[in-house]
Amino acid sequence: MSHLVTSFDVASLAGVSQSAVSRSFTPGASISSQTREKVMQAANKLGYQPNAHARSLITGRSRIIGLVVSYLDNLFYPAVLEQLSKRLQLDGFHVLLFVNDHVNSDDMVREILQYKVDGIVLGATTLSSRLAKQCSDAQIPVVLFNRIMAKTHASMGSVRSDNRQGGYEIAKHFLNLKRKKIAYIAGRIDSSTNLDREQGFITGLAENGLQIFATATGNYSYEKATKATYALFNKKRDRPDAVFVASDQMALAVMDTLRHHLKLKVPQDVCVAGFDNVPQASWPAYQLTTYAQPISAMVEATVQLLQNQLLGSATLQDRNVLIPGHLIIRQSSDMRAQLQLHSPTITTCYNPTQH
Amino acid sequence: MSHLVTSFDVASLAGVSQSAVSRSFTPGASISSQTREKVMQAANKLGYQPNAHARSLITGRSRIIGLVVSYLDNLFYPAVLEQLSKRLQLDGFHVLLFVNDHVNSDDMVREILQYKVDGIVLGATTLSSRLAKQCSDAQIPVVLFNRIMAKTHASMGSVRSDNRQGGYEIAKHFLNLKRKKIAYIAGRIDSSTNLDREQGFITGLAENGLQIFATATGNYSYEKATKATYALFNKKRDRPDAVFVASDQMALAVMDTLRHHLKLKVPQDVCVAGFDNVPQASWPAYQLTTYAQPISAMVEATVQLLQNQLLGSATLQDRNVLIPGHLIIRQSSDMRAQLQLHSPTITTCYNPTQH
DNA sequence: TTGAAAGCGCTAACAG
DNA sequence: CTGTTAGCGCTTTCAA
Repeated sequence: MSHLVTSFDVASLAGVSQSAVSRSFTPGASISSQTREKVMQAANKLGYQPNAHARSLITGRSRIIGLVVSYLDNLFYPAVLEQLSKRLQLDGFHVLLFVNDHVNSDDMVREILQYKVDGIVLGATTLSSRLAKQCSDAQIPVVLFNRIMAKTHASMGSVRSDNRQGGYEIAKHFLNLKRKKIAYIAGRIDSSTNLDREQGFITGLAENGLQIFATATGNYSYEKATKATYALFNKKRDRPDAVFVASDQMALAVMDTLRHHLKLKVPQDVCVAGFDNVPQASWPAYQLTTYAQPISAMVEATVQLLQNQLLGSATLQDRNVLIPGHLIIRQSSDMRAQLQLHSPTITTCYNPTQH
Repeated sequence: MSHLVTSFDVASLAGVSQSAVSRSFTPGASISSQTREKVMQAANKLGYQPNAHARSLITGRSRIIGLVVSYLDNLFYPAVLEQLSKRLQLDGFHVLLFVNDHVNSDDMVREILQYKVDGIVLGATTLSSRLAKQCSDAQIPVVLFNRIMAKTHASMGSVRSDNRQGGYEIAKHFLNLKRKKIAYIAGRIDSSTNLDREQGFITGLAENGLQIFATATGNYSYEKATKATYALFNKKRDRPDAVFVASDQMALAVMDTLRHHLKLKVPQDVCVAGFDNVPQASWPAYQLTTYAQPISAMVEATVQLLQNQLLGSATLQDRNVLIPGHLIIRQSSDMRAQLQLHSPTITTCYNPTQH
């Protein structure tokens, strides 16, 4: 194993000091272009790249953001991951990934803390409040992505789409379609996203004197949603005529089960609506009505929040960001909706009379 | 901003030396349980966690693995990412994510090098040979995940499933079904996975005196695959009666287009087969015949390869691992196949068949 | 088993 | 603009 190339080596070869090398690699540092040129030539010759860890020791910044997720099969989160990582790279930050299996969570937090990350994004996971607090206590900015917590702590913010509004609009949409027996399939019942979506949905129905006709829990998983669908629809009487499913991932399972196992027609027998607007929702096999979460806006807000907190310039009001989404009506609820070619995150063509 | 807690602080509070603190946090270091106890108490009181960057400076190991991907919408890679990250965490490594947009690749490589990662996994990306070589030259173990390179360099290995065999078995499967006009929809035409799958497919057909009837390119994307399907099937005569699609992601697009836009029946009019066995392939809406890539075996091999190269104990023969996959026959090609409930990616046991 | 001391590779403060 | 110096937080000899 050959000696690792250091700034000392480069300095020697270039005939300058280590400081000159350091400055050459620091944008905006005061250094003459000739010196820099000499340094860069030597650096290239030796294949030198500054050591980010050594740098972080001095600067107190690692330029690493810890991202905690617990699963990536939900179709929505891979897109978030990709966009967040790309966006952070633009600012010279990088994502260190932590997959939370909910069993070694304590170890995981310990490891995050060891890497002295400049910030933490908690997405698609339910890290306990205790652990989230631990991170927050360590002076690290924490952003809850698409979830909120009962007790928010110092240096903790949240970004989410307007889940209540989404549930509300879908309720109104079903009512426009004259549906009366309207069911709800929940995600993780204790998650804030689920609660908000359900609350908005209930509110929308209540404004027209309706209540949720039946409920089941799908836990944000395809398999569980399949079972939930059986529970709600595998009978002749008192079958719902519309169902709002708390995520697209589950809604696809619902459509599959209704059509292929229970031989029901969507939307004629049952209207289905989901939440997220994952790419699959617009595929011809599904054409799923859904409330779109604007990923890039959410990512942007996340990055802003992290950077504000790094600079300590976030007021308390700014700490909880709510991004508006929008309803996309497709054929899983309304036959009149145009069959669309696959067009990710484009707004609806067909816009019915809203409530 | 409060002072960052260091081993010095802990040492002071515990009334021991910094070395003692260090040893307390080093498994297997020679330290008495009483001293350790004192240290741990002080550490807990102060919320101390050792600084991984400072440690890496001494040990020369960052315990970070760089993972380079260019997109995560291909359904197969999120699963890889999740499993790889989980597996590495088991050994105390972590994944630093780099999303390659193919425009700032040079900067990206520079950044990878700055983090002094202990290894690099190149998955779902086509980092140029030049850049891959640059990483390899920096003495960093590189594993090509699901791709190979014309010229392999020192400290570079590869892991892939048996793409040729997969193509071969799908050809044989179509021939069993008495199909004669057999088409191929390619992924990225310059990718090694695509070439291998195509080669195996051609070989299988050739053994029965057949050639590929028609070809189009889908570039591993849903949209391009849709267009490719039109190109091959949007006509009355000389329409293929079977099509092998180089990835499931594209195959789902093909099925959607055949059924919903071209009004053709799958499998009666056209048999479809894909590659990967993503979760969606087993969903009732598709029931896609496919060649399963055993993700966990591939991940395990990747980790082994990285660690072997870290220890410098890899012989040249071990450097290129080929993992066998297996054909899964579903209703997109054969009506007689049983309708399956969704069964997520089952993997074969790890069997390091080398060549 | 323990502590003192040296130094990993780098940047920042200070002179010049 | 440039070099010298100190030290970031840690591990690792080396003595004791």
